[in-house]
Amino acid sequence: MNKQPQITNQTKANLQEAFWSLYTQKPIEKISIREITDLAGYNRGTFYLYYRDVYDIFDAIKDDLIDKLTFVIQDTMQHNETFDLSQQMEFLVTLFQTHSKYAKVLLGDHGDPQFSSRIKEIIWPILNRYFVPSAGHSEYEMKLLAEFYLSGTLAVVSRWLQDPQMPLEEMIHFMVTETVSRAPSKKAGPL
Amino acid sequence: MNKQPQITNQTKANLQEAFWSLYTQKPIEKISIREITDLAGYNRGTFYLYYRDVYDIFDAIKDDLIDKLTFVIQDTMQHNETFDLSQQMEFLVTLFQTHSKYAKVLLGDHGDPQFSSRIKEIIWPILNRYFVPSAGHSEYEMKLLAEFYLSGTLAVVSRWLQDPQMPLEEMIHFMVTETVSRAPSKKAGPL
DNA sequence: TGATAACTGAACACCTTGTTGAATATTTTT
DNA sequence: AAAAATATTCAACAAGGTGTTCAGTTATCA
Repeated sequence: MNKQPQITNQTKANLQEAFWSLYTQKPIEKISIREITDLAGYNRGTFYLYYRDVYDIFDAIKDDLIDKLTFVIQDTMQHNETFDLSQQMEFLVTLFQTHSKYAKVLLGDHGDPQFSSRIKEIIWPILNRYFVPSAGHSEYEMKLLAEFYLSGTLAVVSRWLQDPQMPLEEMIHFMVTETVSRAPSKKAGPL
Repeated sequence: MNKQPQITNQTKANLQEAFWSLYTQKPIEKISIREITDLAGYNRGTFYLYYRDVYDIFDAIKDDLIDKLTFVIQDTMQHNETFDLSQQMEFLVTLFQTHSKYAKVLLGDHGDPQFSSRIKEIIWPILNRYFVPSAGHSEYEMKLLAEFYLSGTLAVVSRWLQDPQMPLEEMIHFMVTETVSRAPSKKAGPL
């Protein structure tokens, strides 16, 4: 039915933009649709042409980010046959950096743990290639290990995004050598 | 003004109980005060005698947990002069276990990242005693390291709470030897 | 029994929600 | 330029939540 996708996409983008500007200021449950449409310069009814409710527009933003991340991961897993963890991390964090406007908030103190969970699931294959597969560890123990290193990594990246006091490469090098490379790994030393 | 603190405390507890039973079922923003008071068997007005709004009662529950945790930490830091990380962790996780009804949810996918942040702040002194203080690391790097190990640890504990497939002591031993003890530490080997 | 505290019940004005249907504006097609 | 399709507006709606008030009821305790 959408014969003018550019127009409706622009409208959606404007609404998302307005929503996000409010979301950075206050929790989602205090954001009304009237506020969003007023800020974006639309009629309240227009919102309902594209989204069900406030959570729908929030999900749209998150799904969009997840999609982009999934794409980058699949790409880096295919074309990068080496086990260079640092380089793969660099691709990832660069993407976060590109969308840091969203990532900063979603991964932060007022963010969404479910979003973090989804990110961890997506990133897991990369770390998993590096970890030793069930060598002496039960499946449950591997789950715990994964949880540890994924959460730790994501938390560091999140904090660095909030306050990047060192260059991207340096941060990644620091993290890999000081934390991840000390995990039970396929290779002994740092990568 | 409270001449019968037992009564009002019981009322507060009943309201909190009702709120929590709803909170485990749906997001906080869809919980109305009418629902809470109906479930607890009170008049809607009674709620406003004790809490400002739904977030106020939520905060009360969280603050209560934080207080208990803070107390345990201060206690374990004073009376336990040894650097036995495992034992201190055991005290902590036992407390989580006692209040697992709340901890499970608050630390989980539908939980509150701000609560996790507060927990990490409180736990930090314990890990900090074990970590090497700024030996070759800048203050910023120490922050990142802290973030990594705190988030990792909390995530593992959270996952174990959701699905405790091994005994408490075993989980802690596993985590300490496989993860935390590999961090830049004051002692070389596992504790 | 009488005083005090805890709780109820009803009403209030105000705001948000999601939905409608008809009107208008803007673009695309012919 | 006229016609057709699409995008957006506008006003109204019932339903329901919010936080507050105040007079009335019930329970507790001394």
